[in-house]
Amino acid sequence: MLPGKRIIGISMMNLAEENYLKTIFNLSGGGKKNVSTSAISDFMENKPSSVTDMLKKLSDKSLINYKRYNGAYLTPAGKEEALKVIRKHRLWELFLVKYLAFSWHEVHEIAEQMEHVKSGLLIDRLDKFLGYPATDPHGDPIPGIDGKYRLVNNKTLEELKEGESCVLTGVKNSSSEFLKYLNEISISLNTRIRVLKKYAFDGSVLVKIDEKHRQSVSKEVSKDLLITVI
Amino acid sequence: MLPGKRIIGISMMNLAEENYLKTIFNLSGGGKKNVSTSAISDFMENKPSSVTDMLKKLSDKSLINYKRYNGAYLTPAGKEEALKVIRKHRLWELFLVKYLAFSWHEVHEIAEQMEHVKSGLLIDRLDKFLGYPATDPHGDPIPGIDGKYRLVNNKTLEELKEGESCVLTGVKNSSSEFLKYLNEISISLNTRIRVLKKYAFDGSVLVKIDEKHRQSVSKEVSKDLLITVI
DNA sequence: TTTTAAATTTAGATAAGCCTAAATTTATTA
DNA sequence: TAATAAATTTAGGCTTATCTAAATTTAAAA
Repeated sequence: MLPGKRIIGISMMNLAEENYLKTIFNLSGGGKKNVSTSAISDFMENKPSSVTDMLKKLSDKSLINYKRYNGAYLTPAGKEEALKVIRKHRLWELFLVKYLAFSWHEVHEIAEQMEHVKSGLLIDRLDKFLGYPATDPHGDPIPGIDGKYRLVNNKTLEELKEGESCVLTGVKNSSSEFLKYLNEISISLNTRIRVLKKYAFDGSVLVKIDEKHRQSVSKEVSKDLLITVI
Repeated sequence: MLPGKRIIGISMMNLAEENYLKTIFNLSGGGKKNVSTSAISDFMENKPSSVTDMLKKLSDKSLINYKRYNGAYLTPAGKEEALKVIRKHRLWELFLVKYLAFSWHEVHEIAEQMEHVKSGLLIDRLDKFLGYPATDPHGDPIPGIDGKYRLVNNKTLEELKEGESCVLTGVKNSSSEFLKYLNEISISLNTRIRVLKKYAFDGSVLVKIDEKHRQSVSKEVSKDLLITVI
């Protein structure tokens, strides 16, 4: 009944740090580019001055390279940390969809909390339990123990020519609103999509979904749909 | 790829509060008795002055009844909160043992973190996924959505007479050390135990485990083994 | 019952992560 | 290039949950 170890609560001392690293990773497209203070501030919905404080802290810890007035990018150590958090986030998202009957637009907020649970063993066991999956419910690649992606999506629906067919393998935009829109037009992961017609005047595409429904999608939407040509 | 909602990190604003409520619940044996400042301080391994601060805060929120120099006990609202946290803790512990191959002595620390993830839907789905279990891996009862236990263990091995048999249904002490000791002497949940002899001079008990091994257990240990007579 | 010891509370300080307002640097435009 | 605008940083504060040290209250012992 009474647990012996007095492990009360999460250390959580670097919850904020983890969120900054993850944000920098995402905004820099995988740790490559420089990310500005205001980009981080906009994304995290906090003040630029708060961002500056944290950038200094992360820089002191050698997790980012930071030059005043010039943004930051991840060091190898910072990238490793970020990938660990992303790995946890995506594995938990998949667990929620696969075993707890959540829909792909509902899992982000919960995974955002679960990703901070500290236990390497836990996440490796979860990975095994899920069958070492390559992608999360949004088609985003899941980093392995080694931090390497098992699969990469790069082609979008926008790049397809008339007559070509593909399968949806991911989305670039995982917002709840966007995912719900896709639900409404019957598009989900592994859905087959055939390009019937492309309209030059607005870049929109007329597609056939699973050989059943016709649907027009805007250029903006087509750019956010990651696909594999078949 | 980029999640739309800017839900970065756990609110966690009442992580500390949750831990105090849980501690008060446990130390008061389910919210009944008064708990002293020093008892909380000892258990949480922090200073009495810190406890006093928090007791005032919880009292202001009507989660506990607190009288200066006189300890505290949970209000109905506080008890409800505590039970929610305990429910989450125990369900996650069971998940870890049942699906991720953890042993009963390894799950406390991880569940200590998972219990703070906020989502009523999540925990209810987990409950369903686990088959609405009555007890956790230590035999502790799991509160339902309504906060009511599905089962209560109250008899201990110490109360058994010579010749009687029982099944282990819980442990009063969930410390990693104690659980590892039980592993060593081949006692786990649902293990059958028969009392061969009781020694008056030290209160120790000679038992037969699963009709296979003989083992002597001290009075202290026998008091921490919750059982059902068969 | 008085004295001493133990428990508890108060007062004031600290660190993390955020904030506002002002100052500084960089970028843009005239 | 100089003036203006935008981005960024600095300086100083706030809140939460902790701490130490001192003061107070309760409990125990003489």
